[in-house]
Amino acid sequence: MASRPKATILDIAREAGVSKSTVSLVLQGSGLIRPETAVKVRKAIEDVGYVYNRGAANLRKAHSNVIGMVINDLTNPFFAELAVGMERVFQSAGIVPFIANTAENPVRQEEVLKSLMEQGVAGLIVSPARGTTPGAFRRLEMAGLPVVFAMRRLPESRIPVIAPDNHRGAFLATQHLIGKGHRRLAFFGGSSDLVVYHERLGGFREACETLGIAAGDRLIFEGETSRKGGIACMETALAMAAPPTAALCFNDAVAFGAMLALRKRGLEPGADFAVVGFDDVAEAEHYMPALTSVAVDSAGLGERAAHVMLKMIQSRTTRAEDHIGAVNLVVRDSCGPDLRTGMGDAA
Amino acid sequence: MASRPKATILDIAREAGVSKSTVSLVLQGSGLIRPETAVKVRKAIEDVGYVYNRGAANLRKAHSNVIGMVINDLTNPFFAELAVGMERVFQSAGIVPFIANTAENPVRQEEVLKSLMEQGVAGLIVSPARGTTPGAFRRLEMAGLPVVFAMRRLPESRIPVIAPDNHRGAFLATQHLIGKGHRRLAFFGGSSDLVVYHERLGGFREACETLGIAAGDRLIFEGETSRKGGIACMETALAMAAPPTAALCFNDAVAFGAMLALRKRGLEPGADFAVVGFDDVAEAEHYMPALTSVAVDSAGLGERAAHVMLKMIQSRTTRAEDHIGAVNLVVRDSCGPDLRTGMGDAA
DNA sequence: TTGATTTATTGGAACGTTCCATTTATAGGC
DNA sequence: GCCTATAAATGGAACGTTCCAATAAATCAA
Repeated sequence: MASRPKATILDIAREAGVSKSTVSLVLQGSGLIRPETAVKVRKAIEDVGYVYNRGAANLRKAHSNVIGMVINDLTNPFFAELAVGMERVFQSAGIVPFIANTAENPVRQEEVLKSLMEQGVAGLIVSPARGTTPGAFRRLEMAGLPVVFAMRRLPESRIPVIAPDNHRGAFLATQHLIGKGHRRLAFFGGSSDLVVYHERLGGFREACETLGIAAGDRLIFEGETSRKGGIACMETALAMAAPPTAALCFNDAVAFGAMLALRKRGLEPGADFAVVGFDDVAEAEHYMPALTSVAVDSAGLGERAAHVMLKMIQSRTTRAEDHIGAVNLVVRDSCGPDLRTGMGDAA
Repeated sequence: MASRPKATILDIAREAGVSKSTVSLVLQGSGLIRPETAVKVRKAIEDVGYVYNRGAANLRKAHSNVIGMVINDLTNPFFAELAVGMERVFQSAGIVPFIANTAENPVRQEEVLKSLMEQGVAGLIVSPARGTTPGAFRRLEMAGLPVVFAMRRLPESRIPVIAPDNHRGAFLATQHLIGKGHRRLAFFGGSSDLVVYHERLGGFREACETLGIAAGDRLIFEGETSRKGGIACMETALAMAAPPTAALCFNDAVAFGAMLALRKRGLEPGADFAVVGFDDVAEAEHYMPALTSVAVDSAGLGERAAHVMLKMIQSRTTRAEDHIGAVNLVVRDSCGPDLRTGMGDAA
């Protein structure tokens, strides 16, 4: 059954007793058509169960209305939020964004990018997978396709970037920790193949230097950017002879993991060890204890990225300015009371 | 700059000194081509920076290799997991799935479906938005497009469904609660425009009836399927003259909300009030207290849905059997100790 | 009435592929 | 050497649109 030969505008034309050109005009909502004719045509469209063939249309128009979003990890609510923000603005522009997940896999990313291009997308918003090679986007640039990076960037690339102010966020968080009286600080999670990592770590370092934390009292623990990674970091940190008393975590997932590891050791996050996260995912607010974290407004960044993309398409350019989004530290309970006036020195 | 006229297979043909047909054959990996010729052509492809135009190809082939996934809420990790499961199997079949989010909005869903169809997808996997009208998928059926529903279903529809055994899951959870000694039970969250809601509520009811809970001791609280909804449900429940002592929640988000509301009231989830969730998202395990929940293996269901879709496409049919996935109750700490032997009757 | 102007409609070429039917080249059998 | 069989490459028609240039119909000024 089913699968009868699909109806085309010629079928509609025959049904309505007009020419295919007229049908095409109606489809595009042209004002040149007499209203009664348009009505007649629209009825025929309905009757034959027509579905528009955008592929055929693009063959002539060379101007598709689909935009691809390539996301490195859809299961991370942080990136899902980003996608939702983008969708919001595309929707009101009558554009349907197609999302594809790369699962943090550069090979998969290559496939996805290729497929999207073949589909004839008008532009691409990408949060590149970790370990993406610098040349991965050369083909896109060659094709003159508008591309913007969101949240993440590549080491050296002329592609515009929409991202939060990672450096400042980390600086603020570290400053907060030091203000609480901590003198031996750790940075948990992330790895150096991510530009974001260097940015956040840079903010951490600068705050330490500026505020007089000795180099030997700044402990860096690389690790997975997940709960699991956070657990691992905390465990190795606590096993040290002179463990840190506070940690800035690469992201909230790591922070949750770190707090979990504390509990497992019988320590109370906040009181016995201060933890700060990054990203401020929805969960941070509801955790026990509520997580102090650097809020980055990912939906807002998504919207911004979408706007930039729209503008690039409209002005047929492949360049645009970077946009660094504001961040702010949301103080909750995971850093406990002030160490100097509070329950006295731990460690 | 950029945007020079895009290279076509004719440009490649000229560059390589062969005919367009030969290039086409090479592109399709035909064995009819002399290896040396193929090499020559492939070099030309590289040189001119060619990108395949799948739209043009589909015009003849009428057999695209893209599959659309329409998800009602991408920010819910539960659905994101589903998407990831599907992707896994499509990837190994050389198919790139495009994900689109409807944000639980039927109008948006209509647009998305339309756009995907116009794009010429080979099939659609859909988790329908709440409030979807029964006729929303008529057009797809008319077009003979393979469609499968995942996780959710529509009241009356012949479209195959891949979903967890909601009834049984709810039954098991309720049984667990009753086994713990609870005699006054609530069902929190969800609303009756969702088929899932009726399924889960049905399991709850059946368990209550079978195990001798009086009709007056089964309290139903409709509400949003979010943390917020859970908070609201718990608050109205606790305000009752004779409040329940345990609740089965529509999903984990509702359960988290319910526990939050308990804490706000100074009550301890588990000890003072038993809470069970549904879906068993990753977070459930790490929550304080760890949430007892009905695990549904969403990634597994995603894989199953993808397999069914692949089979439908291959056999050019629009029908397939439903598939009800196994569920199992994961007991953790949110139902506390046994009421009969434990801390005595609350409430 | 005639010609000019505006309003609606239309045919046909083009877009970049695929695929069938041919053609051309290469090899094999006698 | 010729005929046949096989291998490799090719031209042309189609696919479903858009859009330009052209036509047809209706309106208007004189």
